[in-house]
Amino acid sequence: MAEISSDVIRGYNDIIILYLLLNDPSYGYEISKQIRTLSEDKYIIKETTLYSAFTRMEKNGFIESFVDQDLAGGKKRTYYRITPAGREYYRAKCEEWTLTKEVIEKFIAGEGRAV
Amino acid sequence: MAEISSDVIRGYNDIIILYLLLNDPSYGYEISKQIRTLSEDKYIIKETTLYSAFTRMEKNGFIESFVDQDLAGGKKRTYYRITPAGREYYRAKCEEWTLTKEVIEKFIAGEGRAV
DNA sequence: CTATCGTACTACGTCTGTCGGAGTAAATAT
DNA sequence: ATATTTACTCCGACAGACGTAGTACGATAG
Repeated sequence: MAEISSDVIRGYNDIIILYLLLNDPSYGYEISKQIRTLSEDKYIIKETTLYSAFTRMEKNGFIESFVDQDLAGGKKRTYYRITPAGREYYRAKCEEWTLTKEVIEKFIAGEGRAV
Repeated sequence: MAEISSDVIRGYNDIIILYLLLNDPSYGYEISKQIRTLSEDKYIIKETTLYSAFTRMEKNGFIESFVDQDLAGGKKRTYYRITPAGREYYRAKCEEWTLTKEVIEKFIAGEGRAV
């Protein structure tokens, strides 16, 4: 199967993550599994990519973190919640996607176009 | 109008350029104008991005350059021609695009999906 | 009872493509 | 005479993704 390269997905990790936070807060490990599942194993985000995206987006005010201390064994887990600014950013990025898709497809070998 | 950000287009400049070389050799300035025209001013590639893409792709064997010395005033112009490897690369990238598009759209607010 | 697997991260350094800014230089338009 | 267009080149900076490694605990398998 063709692989999705990092340069191709670059710029979309943010909205992929935000999408999974739209309804409920979530945390790294779960989001990573959801991306894998929802993409039908076509995209497996790297841990470092995911966690550095969290840091960046929190810095930008698109998400907020809170820690659940009460897990069994004293373990803790960091949850992220989307902010209104994050929601707005997500919306803007979705629009940008539509535009970008249209542009790129003008340069893609489509049906009936010789390559 | 929404702007196409560099992170979003990243990874696609190569195929945009190769697309414009599929039928005939061309050169930087012309390709840059074609991208602008074909995208209806939605995407204006930066000169540095374009020329560094040429260098990279020639190094990778996807394009070959040759110089036209016979322009008026002794000016020269560097043309690029797509190689068979470049054509193959283009085809592969187009397939990757299709896959990537499908994946990303699972995380995009579509019709009837609340955001 | 030991080892591996799954969970849930963090840290650090590297790589690559894109970008900003500047510069060159001839041809053409005003 | 001057500005704009054509056609590049060089350099350094930046940001996002990646590779590698490490931590630490619980559950399950052998």
